[in-house]
Amino acid sequence: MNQNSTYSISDLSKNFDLTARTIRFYESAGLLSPKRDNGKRIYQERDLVRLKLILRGKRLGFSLNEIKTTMELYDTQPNETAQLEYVLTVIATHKKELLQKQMDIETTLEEMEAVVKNVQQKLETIRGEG
Amino acid sequence: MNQNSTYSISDLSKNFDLTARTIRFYESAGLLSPKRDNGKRIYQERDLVRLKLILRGKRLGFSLNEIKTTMELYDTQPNETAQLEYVLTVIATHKKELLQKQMDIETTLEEMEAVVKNVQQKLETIRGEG
DNA sequence: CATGACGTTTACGTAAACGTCAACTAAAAC
DNA sequence: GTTTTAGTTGACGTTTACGTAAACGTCATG
Repeated sequence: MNQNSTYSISDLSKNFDLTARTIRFYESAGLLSPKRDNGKRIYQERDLVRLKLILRGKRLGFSLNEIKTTMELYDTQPNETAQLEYVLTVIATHKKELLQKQMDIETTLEEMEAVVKNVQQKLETIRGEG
Repeated sequence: MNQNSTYSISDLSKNFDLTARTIRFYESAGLLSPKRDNGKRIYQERDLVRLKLILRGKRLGFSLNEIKTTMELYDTQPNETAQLEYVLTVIATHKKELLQKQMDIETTLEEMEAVVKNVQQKLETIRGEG
């Protein structure tokens, strides 16, 4: 960690709670491409942004390959109409998936609430008896 | 498919768009336990409910082991105070995870919207020039 | 009774996402 | 000046979630 906002692999390891092995693996998978200083990896702000995107994608259950493809898609700035429209259709698909996940989460949260109420009632019953 | 609401493995395969192999695998992992008729698996309503839970869990990015543990936890009806309170703490943890996912999804949806606007502007520019 | 259609188990294969050494190098600290 | 410390590249191991045959049983139908 220094003033120029560049980071070593152990800096990232600590800040993102990942092993260095994992970070190198993400690089070998084409998800990161840090600069080098005498062989050593030097990470900059844009690498941090990418790493955050990777971790968010993982939390949402996407594979590294999906994350890579998506980042590339969102990153590239095509100039042809066909390509731009293709980007829009892919994003629309991703949006549907995310909306499905939102619904799944809400359903799950509701079911959890039902279980919680059930358990709490049982607890009260026990305490009433005791 | 018959009147008694029992289903064969191929019924499930069709209705849930899974291979029979996958359904058997879920059973071997302890996630399903259908009855048998002369060796053949017979699925009932409660099996369908479980299968829906499995698929929803998978869509949310949980492993089969996590799904199994969760289903067992929510299923069992412990009678001891300590156990009941334990259930509540685990559910609280799961709830936090889901709320995190909700936030991740909303952030991602917002970023997607930004990309969409960007792409749409590019398209308009191109069409204005053309 | 043979022939599908549908089912079974057993077993090996595979892709993804790392973990875990091993063997080496370069810079820093004592 | 050597010993830590931090980093590097293989290479092999592991777990998860199935796919893919192989070899066989059962049942309805012509």
